Amino acid sequence: MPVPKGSTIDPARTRAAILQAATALLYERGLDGIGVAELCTRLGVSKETLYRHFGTKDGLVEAVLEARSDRVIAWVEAAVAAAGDEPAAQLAAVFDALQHWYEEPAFRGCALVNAAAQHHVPQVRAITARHLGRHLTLLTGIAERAGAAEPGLLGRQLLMLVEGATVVAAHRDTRGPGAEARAAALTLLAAARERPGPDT
Amino acid sequence: MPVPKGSTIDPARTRAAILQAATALLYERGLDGIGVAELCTRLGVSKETLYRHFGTKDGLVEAVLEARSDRVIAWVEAAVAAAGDEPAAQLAAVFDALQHWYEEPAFRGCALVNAAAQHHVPQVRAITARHLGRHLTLLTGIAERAGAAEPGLLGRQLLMLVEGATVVAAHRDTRGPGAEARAAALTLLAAARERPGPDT
DNA sequence: GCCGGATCGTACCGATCAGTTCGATCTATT
DNA sequence: AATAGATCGAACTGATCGGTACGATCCGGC
Repeated sequence: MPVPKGSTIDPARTRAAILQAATALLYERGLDGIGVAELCTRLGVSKETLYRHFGTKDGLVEAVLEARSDRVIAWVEAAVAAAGDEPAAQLAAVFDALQHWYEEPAFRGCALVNAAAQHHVPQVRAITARHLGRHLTLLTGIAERAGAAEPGLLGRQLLMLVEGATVVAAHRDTRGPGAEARAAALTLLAAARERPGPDT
Repeated sequence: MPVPKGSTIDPARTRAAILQAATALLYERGLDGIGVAELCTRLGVSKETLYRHFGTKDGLVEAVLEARSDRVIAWVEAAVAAAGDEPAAQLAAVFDALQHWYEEPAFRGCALVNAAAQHHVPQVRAITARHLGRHLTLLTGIAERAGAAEPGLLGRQLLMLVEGATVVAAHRDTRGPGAEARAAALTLLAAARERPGPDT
């Protein structure tokens, strides 16, 4: 967990190590649930180093959230890519991936949505909004390839299912939501296919 | 907004007035976004009074969230009751009510879900879980009356749509989610009706 | 008209927080 | 070996936080 100390002094590597370790701690404890001092001791890093790399605690938070958004989107894209060419299978793969996430012991809901609920700094809210936008693009792409009548609409509805399943998994039950949301998503997809768009 | 001062000294009334004013402020600023001192000045109440009624800040937070959950559930139940006997109309009414909520200027997402994302006190999380449970009971009731094949499953899927629409409305777009989630919900309801359960 | 409880306003306490500073130490480069 | 930059560890600052204490004030019941 702590930043490797004996290794080559490489600012970029130090920064990356801080980012990775801070991501887990801020997710587990909440953005305001852990102070910079404890954060540094748990990271094995001095305050001066942290502040030289990130300027302020908010700067660290923003960097953590940006990196997390990148990782999440790449992870979902990988799940889609591994599901073959069939759009329905790709959609199912998204929810199967979510279900695996829900069952991780450290699962605490969507870090981006949680952060926006805690922190009122507009930049944090902007990062969350952008994250949802990237997620929406991904889902809308599936809807388009599936020949949905209104892929934009279906994409937004699928996004609601994704976020709703995550909320329910975080606060009620971590076992069911993935599969149940997947079934709902496939139902919506099938219904949207039955009424093809004007140019299909 | 401030607690009426010239009126009869009535502890219960004072408590209720604090509760109502604190609900709005804690929702707007976040549970940790406003301190007890500012809270008291904005409420027009002394710290001693607040602490005599609620013991600790966490006590106030819990009371606020409990009261909010009660109000929200009663408000949704009223929307359902006003929609007549047809389950599909009742379901549509739920999302229409949500849409009105999303368009309120003060809308900031579900206060209960936000609170659970901020505060790590287990009691707060318990209140949120109970709130989602009450919401689920309500939606499952509609699913049962509609003759859904698996009303429990449909209820949970509808809950995901409700929470997902709220998240999307809070972070991306306050205009669309209500109607779009309603359309998705009605599609799911229709699909669940086409495959009636074994004893229907 | 007096008394008891509710309330107010303010001052105060200890803890914690984000952020700064500085001398000591470590490492890579030359 | 010497230099320069990265890092450490620890002390420090000023602000804010939740919570407490206390005298003054206000009100309803007797």
